[in-house]
Amino acid sequence: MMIELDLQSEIPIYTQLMDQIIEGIASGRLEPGESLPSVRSLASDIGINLHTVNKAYTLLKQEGFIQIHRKKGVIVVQKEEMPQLTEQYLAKLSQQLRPVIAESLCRGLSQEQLTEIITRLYNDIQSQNKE
Amino acid sequence: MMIELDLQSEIPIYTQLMDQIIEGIASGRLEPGESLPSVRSLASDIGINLHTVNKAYTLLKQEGFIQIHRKKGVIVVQKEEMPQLTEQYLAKLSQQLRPVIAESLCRGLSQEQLTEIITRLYNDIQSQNKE
DNA sequence: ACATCTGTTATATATATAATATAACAGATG
DNA sequence: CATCTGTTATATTATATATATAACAGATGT
Repeated sequence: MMIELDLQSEIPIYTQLMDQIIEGIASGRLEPGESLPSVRSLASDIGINLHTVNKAYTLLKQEGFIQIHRKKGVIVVQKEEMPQLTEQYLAKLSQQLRPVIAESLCRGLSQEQLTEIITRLYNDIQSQNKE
Repeated sequence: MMIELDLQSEIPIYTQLMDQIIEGIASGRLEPGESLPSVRSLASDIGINLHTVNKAYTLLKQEGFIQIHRKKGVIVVQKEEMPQLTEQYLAKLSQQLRPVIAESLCRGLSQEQLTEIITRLYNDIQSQNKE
């Protein structure tokens, strides 16, 4: 999978990495059971340190999106093992969205406009092709 | 306005302050033209440093939500002066929402469920009473 | 067997951010 | 004229980010 980083962004590299892998899974570009590159090869490919990749992988493992086996290496979890819609997650989701929505409200974005943006993003992510 | 901070949160205090003031404006608890406490009194009230409040105020001023006059002090901008729906802001909004939506998609949240959550938050924020 | 690749762990360093502390300045207030 | 205001400067502490180098133990391929 193609990884694009902005090294000048205020968003940490390991966060950008996590975001892109999660979006890869969401879009289907990364399928359940699919292998991810080793920490060393991915770090080398995109020109960053091994530990930065390792941090992203470790957090993705903690959140349940990937598994790391001695034998199989780093793989995307199976569909049945994918993180679920827990109460805890829904609370986190609302907490993440709240300030974003508040600002858009201040700027006069209507509920319909906001819903349209969300819908467009949802479909954009879902309909991405491979590569 | 009541300010509630979580000093143990990984979200910086100045960010929590900004978020709460913006949500105050979005809800109408803070009206255009209304005064905000001085950096020293607010810092003293909530038990944090003056510079932390000052950082939040300075950033809110830069983004256009408040004004700081020698005479009037710190006030919420008038409705006509409120930050607008610029292309730049809409791009930032999509960038903020994208990874959040991607994760919810991985966890099996439907577009309808997501829209419902957004709508609930939008209305929650809008319908908050004073105090 | 042996070299190689794997995730993992440990240390160290440099840089940036966050938060606090203390001090001072200049404009405005009463 | 004392007091409060935002603002600026400087310093310190703690934490987060990213890198660098090294080592360990399990697994792989020849």
